[in-house]
Order: sequence, then C-alpha cells, then structure tokens
Amino acid sequence: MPVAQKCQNCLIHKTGICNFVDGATHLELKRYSHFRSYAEGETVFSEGVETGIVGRVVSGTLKLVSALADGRQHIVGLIQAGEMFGRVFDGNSPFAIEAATDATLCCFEQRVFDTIVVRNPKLEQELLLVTLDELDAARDWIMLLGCQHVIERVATFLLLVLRHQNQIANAHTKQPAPPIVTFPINRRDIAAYLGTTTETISRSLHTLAQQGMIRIVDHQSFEITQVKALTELAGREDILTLPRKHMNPAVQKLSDQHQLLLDIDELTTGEQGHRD
Amino acid sequence: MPVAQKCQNCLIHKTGICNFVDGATHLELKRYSHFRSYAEGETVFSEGVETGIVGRVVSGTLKLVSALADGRQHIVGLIQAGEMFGRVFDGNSPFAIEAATDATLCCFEQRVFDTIVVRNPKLEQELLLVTLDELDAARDWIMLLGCQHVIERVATFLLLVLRHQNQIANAHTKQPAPPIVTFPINRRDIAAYLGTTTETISRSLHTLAQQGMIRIVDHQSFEITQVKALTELAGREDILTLPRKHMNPAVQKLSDQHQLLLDIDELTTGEQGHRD
DNA sequence: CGAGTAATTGATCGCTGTCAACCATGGTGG
DNA sequence: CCACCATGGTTGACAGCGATCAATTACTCG
Repeated sequence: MPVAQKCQNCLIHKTGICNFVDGATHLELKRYSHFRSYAEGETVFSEGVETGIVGRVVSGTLKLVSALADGRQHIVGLIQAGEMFGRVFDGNSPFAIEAATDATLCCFEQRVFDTIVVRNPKLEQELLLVTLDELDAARDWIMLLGCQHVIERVATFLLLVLRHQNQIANAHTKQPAPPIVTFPINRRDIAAYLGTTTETISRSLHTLAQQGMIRIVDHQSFEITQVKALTELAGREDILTLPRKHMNPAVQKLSDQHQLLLDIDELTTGEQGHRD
Repeated sequence: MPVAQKCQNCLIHKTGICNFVDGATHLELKRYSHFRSYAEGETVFSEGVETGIVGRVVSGTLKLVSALADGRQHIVGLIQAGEMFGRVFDGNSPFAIEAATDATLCCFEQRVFDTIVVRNPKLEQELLLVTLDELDAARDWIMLLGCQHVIERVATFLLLVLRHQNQIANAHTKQPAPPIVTFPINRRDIAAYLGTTTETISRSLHTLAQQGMIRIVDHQSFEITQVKALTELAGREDILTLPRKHMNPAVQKLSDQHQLLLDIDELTTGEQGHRD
C-alpha cells in the first residue's frame, strides 16, 4: 500500500505533529501530503499572497522575509527541519517565505489540513502550543534585537545552531553532538537575521575567536570551545538546556491531562496510541 | 441573578472572545471570572513563575518585560484593553507581566479556562487565530527593531497608538477619533519598547514636530498633522487600514466556515447565537 | 585558469547611547 | 502658602558601536 510507505523514509518521521497524532489521523495526513523541492534562493511564497499551502520542512532551512518599501529587508524568522510553515485557518501570510538553502517540504492543501485539524482536537491543541512557543521565541528575538550588542547576538546564534544540531542528533542517535556548529545559511542571511551586516558578523566571530570562546574551523564551521563563557555573553544561561517546550515530556504529560478533560466531555475518538 | 449582571458594565463586554463565544459558554465564563486591580508599576506576574491565571485587560495597559542578568530590560510586548494575557494550557510564561498604568483585569483560573476552551472548539480556534495574529505582530516588531531607525520606530508607535484609539472609538461610537494621540505609557517604557532611550525618543518627537508631521500638545499628547508622511516614514502604508485580523469580519466568516466543518463531524453543541 | 561570488579586513562617518545639567510638575511637610 | 524635594522630561556635549564604502583575499564553478 503506497500510502503506508510514504512516510517511512522521511527525515522528520515520528517527530513533531507526525509523532503527535494518532494512527488514523496520521494515515489521513499521509494520504493528502506531497513533497516539493526548492533550490537555495527560490521564493516559496511571496509576501501577502494567499498561499493555500501548509506543511513541514523535511530538510533544509526556510526564511521568513519582511521587506520595506525602500528595499531594506529583514529575516523575521527561520524555519528549520521539522518545523511547520504556512498558516492554518488563514492562508494569507504577511511575510514572504524563501529557501535559505536547498529544501524539501512536506505540503498539504491548507483547506484539507484545516479540516483534519478541526476533526482532531488534540492536533489543534498541539498547534496552539507550537504557536505559543513560536511567540515566545519571537519575543526572545525582540529582546535580542532591542537591547543586545551584535557580538551578543552572534553568540546567541552560535548557541541556537548548536541546540538545533543537538536536537537533530538526539532524535537519531542518543549521543550528544560534538560542539562544532555549521551555519545552515550564508553570511548575508545571518546578517539580515541578526539585524546587522556581514562585515560586523565577520568581526564579531573573529573577536570571539581571539577571546578563545570559539575556534574557527572554516567559513561555515566553528568549534565552541567555551560553552559557559559564550552562554554568559549571550545572556541566556538556559538557552541550551531549554529546548522548545512542545518537544518536552512535560507537554506530553500536559496533553494527556487534556485528553482526560476530553474524556469527561465524551468527545474522545477512542484512538489514543501512536501507530504507523 | 448576579452572574447575569456581572459583564453588563464591563468596558470590553461584547468584544474579543467575550463576543465570540456562544451564550452558554459566556455564562460559564461569567461564573468563573473575577476582577483584579493593579497600580502603575505593580508586578502582575514575575518572570518564569507558574501563574495559573489567564484573562483579559479591561482597562489600562500591561507590559511584557524580559530582563537580562546585567539589569538591561526590554518590553517585548504591550497588552492593552481588550487583549488577553496569560497562557492557555501552559501557565508558565517566560516573561514578567507588569502594569504600565493602573489596570483592571478580568481573570480566570487557568485550569478552569483550559477546560472551557477544550469544551468549545470554536473558542479554541479563535485562540489560535489570536495567537497567530500576535505572532505576526511580534515579527513585525522584529522587523522594526532589526532594520528601522529610531525616528521610524517612533512614527510607527504614534500610528499604533492612533490605530488603537480608533478601534476603541469605533467600538463605542461610530465616529473616527480625532488624530490626537495620547501615549498610554511613560517615556521610559516607550524607550524600552522601541529599543532606545528616553533622550532619543524626545529628540525624535521634536524632529517630527519640526518637520511638521506632528504637533506637540503636551508631554503625552500629539496631534498627527500629516498622516501620510508619517505612515511613509514608518514604512508601513497599511498600518492604519489593517487592524488585527481577528477583529475583522473576514475572520467571522472564516469561523462560520469552520462551524460548517464541525457540523459535518457532528461535534456541534447546538448553541450558535450570541446571547447575554 | 579566469571570472564571479562570498568573506574578510581596513578606514571613515554618523546615528544614537551615555553622561550631565536643566526645567517642569506635583506632592509633602512645616 | 510656600519651600523643598522627587520624579519625569528635555536639552546639550561627547564618545563609541556599528554602518558604510572600499579594497583585498578566498573560494566556487564553468
């Protein structure tokens, strides 16, 4: 049965919402999904258009781009492997989405996905939790841009990349990744993400290297030699220990609790287990 | 019946979620709500504590505050009359909430509210839409802090206050408010919100006045004399014409569409009308 | 190997933060 | 009633972080 095979080799299989939903819903998701590939620099959706598509990033990195009339533009968010893009219930995003690297996306027609969500209160709760997490992350970024120096932002970015690599590594093997980060995007995008310029990024990285916090392996890779000093400079002691909440066991527990509430109201479907 | 009277004189009665839910749910919300008052400067919730409370701002303005270890702090969001605070399904907010002005809040125990939400898919969808709107707003702010000059940020802030005043005015009377904005918060908070200092705020406002875009009425009030020039400076032509989406008729229509989906799945409660 | 792009390094300028002084307002107490 | 003080806002002088412009180096790809 081809539908049953579809997700087997997927890199983000059994993660995020694909892990969260019950077997019947997963079958339904499988049935209506399709893959799309984009090359680095390609525009996935332009700003303000009705996209009609939602989905997850299977591999690569997308950037959410906001532009001013005079040409200035800023990356207001990165969407990495395993994260969702597009808007449930509202296809009209005020930001453009572009491929920061070659990328593969698992896509759904938004209306179809909406329907599946409405039929699955657990999935809808998970979406709300994910969105609340993104809101926290956006506000953390506001803090970063609003009152931190560029070198502190670069330190934060290094640690964020490290955290993401650790998460990927944890999902596949149980061993922690070595403290060598590889930037998933080029300097221009990093600059647009951190609200600065490529020149200042370069200077900051070399300052960090001079201070012994990192070792420059090549233009894209850096060994983090003093994690503690770097986290202190970043100003967020908890950045590595606090992954996004909806990945946490705590949230799983929380969702179980809500399942109980649903039971009380006799709204359960009878499908609880996570099957393939 | 005291419960029935409770919301009659509320300033945000029939707005936001209190307008959105059906009569039975509103009755339930009424039953479990209570008011709290805070003086300017008071802390509503400290950073990272389990609050256990969610609710709406009835009057006044709250600020979401994020602080670094060395004392620097930034306002990552304002919550004004009619907007929600706290976290459904997750009482643990990573940001402090403080009263930027004297404020009155309509509060619910978070667990009770959670239960009501889980029982009302329409309400849960509305929460998701509201959260998506907040995410958009946060990303707009990232853009603002990431690549706009302080004077452009001040222009944006003036227009945001004007927009909010217009919304309030529209809710009560049908006439547009005069283009005189009154800052809801003090200079220090504005500075922390815009990622700058009180001195630069002051200089920016006087520069705008010199250029004839605004007229300084007093330290808190400004007449916007050239709306067009100000919106161009702010870089967002649509800032006044685009209120938050979940206030729009379009969203109402959207929710009706989802109601249809619910009907199909036989999950409706049979309660549709908005009663008191 | 050459051309084009990306990244680095250097020099300079300006926006804006910092420090300080001044002014306006409002509340307090004698 | 007024002196006093505290607070918030404004204005000025100055300096520094980081943007801008320019030149050089490193890397990629045809």
